[in-house]
Amino acid sequence: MGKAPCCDKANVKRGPWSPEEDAKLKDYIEKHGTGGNWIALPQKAGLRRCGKSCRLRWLNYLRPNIKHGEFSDEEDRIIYSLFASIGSRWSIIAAQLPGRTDNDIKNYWNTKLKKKFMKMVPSSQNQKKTHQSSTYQSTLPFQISSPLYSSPFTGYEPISIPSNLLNCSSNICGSQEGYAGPMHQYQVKDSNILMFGGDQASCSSSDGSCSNNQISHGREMGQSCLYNGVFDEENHKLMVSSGGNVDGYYEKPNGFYGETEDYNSLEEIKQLVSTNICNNFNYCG
DNA sequence: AAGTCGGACAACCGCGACACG
DNA sequence: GCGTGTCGCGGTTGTCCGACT
Repeated sequence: MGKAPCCDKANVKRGPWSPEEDAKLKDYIEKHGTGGNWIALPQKAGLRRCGKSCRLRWLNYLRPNIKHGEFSDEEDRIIYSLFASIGSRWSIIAAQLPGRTDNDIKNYWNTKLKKKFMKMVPSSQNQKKTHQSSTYQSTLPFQISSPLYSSPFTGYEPISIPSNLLNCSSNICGSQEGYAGPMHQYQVKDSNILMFGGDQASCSSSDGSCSNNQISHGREMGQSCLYNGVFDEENHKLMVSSGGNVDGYYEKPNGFYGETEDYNSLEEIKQLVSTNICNNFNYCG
């Protein structure tokens, strides 16, 4: 017994959207909203489309403030950072990039950034194969640093941090399927980029109850269960992001904290990160 | 000019999570 | 507690189009 299809596939149009369909959908949603029911929407809007298709079209293309076109270096860096720490959680990554959709970022990663990244990672390490079972893991040139995947990804050099700071015990932070997730810090070999971060699974429960004070250099970031950062030693900039909580709620429109803070060295950042990991754990739970 | 290839992007599919009766 | 409907996400596929032969 399979699941009932979301719509009658024989009677819905598929394939590319015409300008007329776009106009109908946009017009309807602007006037009436989605009504919280995408399945019923196409009929009401006079469209012969599947509700899911309408939703996708709206979210990825018709919605106001959608940004199309080239990704900036800054956006690249944010994507690298977040991908390094949380993997292919495109919706979370998209939430950090105003105007970008998860589909956009996913496509951009698959077609461009992944290759760019491969060039950045030493070739000998590119050749290492991973045998982890995750579907997407096997398609990538490195292993994911997400705590869901226990080993650090290739091409990133773990920074030595006392083990008692690296392990977020489940009784403090909650866990997903009993997993106690570590924090991760990596320095990209032969580059000046330091990445660090945790996974929401590592420090949140399904009800999003975890409360962290983020690495913020004296700035309180409020509640969030995911934090990541990139330090660009060349430009002495630290970027810290809040990856949002389980509900997908983000405190700031751009979801970014501590952006462009000035720091003198990688060592300073390492110190800061270590210190704040400790503090975070004190606040956790 | 025609055919082929590959990149970019749009759209679809399947599944898990969630809400609600 | 269970079944059903819907949403949202991530992976995959399809299509278009420009570059190249």
